[in-house]
Amino acid sequence: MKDHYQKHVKALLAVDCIIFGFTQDNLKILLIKRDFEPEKGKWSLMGGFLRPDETLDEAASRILQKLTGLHDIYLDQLRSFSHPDRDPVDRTVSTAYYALINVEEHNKELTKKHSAEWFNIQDIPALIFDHNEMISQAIKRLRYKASTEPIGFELLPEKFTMRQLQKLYEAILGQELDKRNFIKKILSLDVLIKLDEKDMTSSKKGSFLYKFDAEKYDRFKI
Amino acid sequence: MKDHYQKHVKALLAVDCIIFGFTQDNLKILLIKRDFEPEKGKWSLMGGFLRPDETLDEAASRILQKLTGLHDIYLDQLRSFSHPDRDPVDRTVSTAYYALINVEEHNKELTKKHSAEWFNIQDIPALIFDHNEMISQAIKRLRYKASTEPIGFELLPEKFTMRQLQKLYEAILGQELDKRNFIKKILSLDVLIKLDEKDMTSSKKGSFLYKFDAEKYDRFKI
DNA sequence: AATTTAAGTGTATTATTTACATTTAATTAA
DNA sequence: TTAATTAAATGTAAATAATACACTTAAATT
Repeated sequence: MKDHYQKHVKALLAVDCIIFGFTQDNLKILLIKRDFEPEKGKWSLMGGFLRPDETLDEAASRILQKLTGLHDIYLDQLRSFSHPDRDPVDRTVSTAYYALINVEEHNKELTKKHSAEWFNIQDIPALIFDHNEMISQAIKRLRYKASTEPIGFELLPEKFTMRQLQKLYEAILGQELDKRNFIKKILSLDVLIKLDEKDMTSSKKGSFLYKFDAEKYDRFKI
Repeated sequence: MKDHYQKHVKALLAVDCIIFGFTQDNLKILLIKRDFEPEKGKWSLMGGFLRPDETLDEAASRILQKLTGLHDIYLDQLRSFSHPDRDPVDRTVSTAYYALINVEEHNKELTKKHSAEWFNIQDIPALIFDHNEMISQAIKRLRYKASTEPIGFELLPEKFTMRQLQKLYEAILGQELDKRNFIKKILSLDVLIKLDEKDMTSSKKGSFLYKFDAEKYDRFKI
């Protein structure tokens, strides 16, 4: 009987995206300056509302694309946040997603249009609602992920040096790693292809570039 | 401006609970026979709708208590399921939680009242909506959890034998384990207290009972 | 006293992780 | 042209963790 349903409240369904990027040896998150009430002018995660004909995954994907121009991006559902008062305007349950993007590839005009900026994860400002909590959980999740499977394919440019990869891991894990042990470990995973090319920007000697072997990388996906 | 909100659809917010228990060396899930439409008479997870004044966590807790009489139970949010057509009556987003309970402690009259029954995880029947998918993801998550932190405090009776603990791990991981290696490993985690008492029901010699050291166990919580 | 049953126990091997310092290739400056 | 500079590249020993594997023991039953 429909009654069983109708006595229950409905709520707005939102999606918020924690967009991770990696530049200048730092793990960063893309935040926007809100251009609408409530909390207009404050920093927040990029978000939006669920549409009648889409899943939450699709909504997250759409919202990510709206801000970055990117599609087919790594996106993972973090969890749903549901405190009755989290949004002062109306009861809204928000499902947080985290995305890993290659900073070089995103559409900078789009992010500029949304007044978006990259923040080091150590320097996240006070955000609206429960967005700081969302970020904190996303970082935790990313750390966990990095310790159990290879990561970086999504965050690094196509070709990268060992040093870049190590710096990425150090930024995610929040700790320094031994260079020799790191290389030994990452090579043992057998997901990298060493190229004949060198990156000459970082040293006189130059350092070899690597790329990920997509098939071998995917074996690790849980 | 409120407009930014009002043009968006609202949906019903549901919670579904994957309730794990362990009896007769088997990992089981508690399912109910639905006593209301749609899909009345079919097996399903225990669920309910979010109330205006509670969080999803609280709703899951309330729903779990309604069925089992238990409170202060281990509950973890799995993820939200949002396919537009997942519930034929009305757009409903459901957030799945999994719970670990001690089967001996739940209120059997309550479960009987809800026509609830325990099913081995190998023998889950066809369920309504996307509930089979929820279970499949919950088992995956439980396996992952079991491989990274001690588990069992919530699923076993207060006092248990090494054999029971091993059988629990075998049921969760879906594979047999070597007795000596298992004991070595679990003792090295330093979360067990060996009691002077023996369980005499399983053998002539009897086997020592253990209990968990709650404080040491909690160190492993992520 | 012999048999039965599950509990309880140890060691050797292999794999993984950790700690740690020097050499090399190329450019720049003297 | 030689020396100095810079980051890249490389290996080994020790410690820890994971795996494979089989016999002895305690108590009850026959």
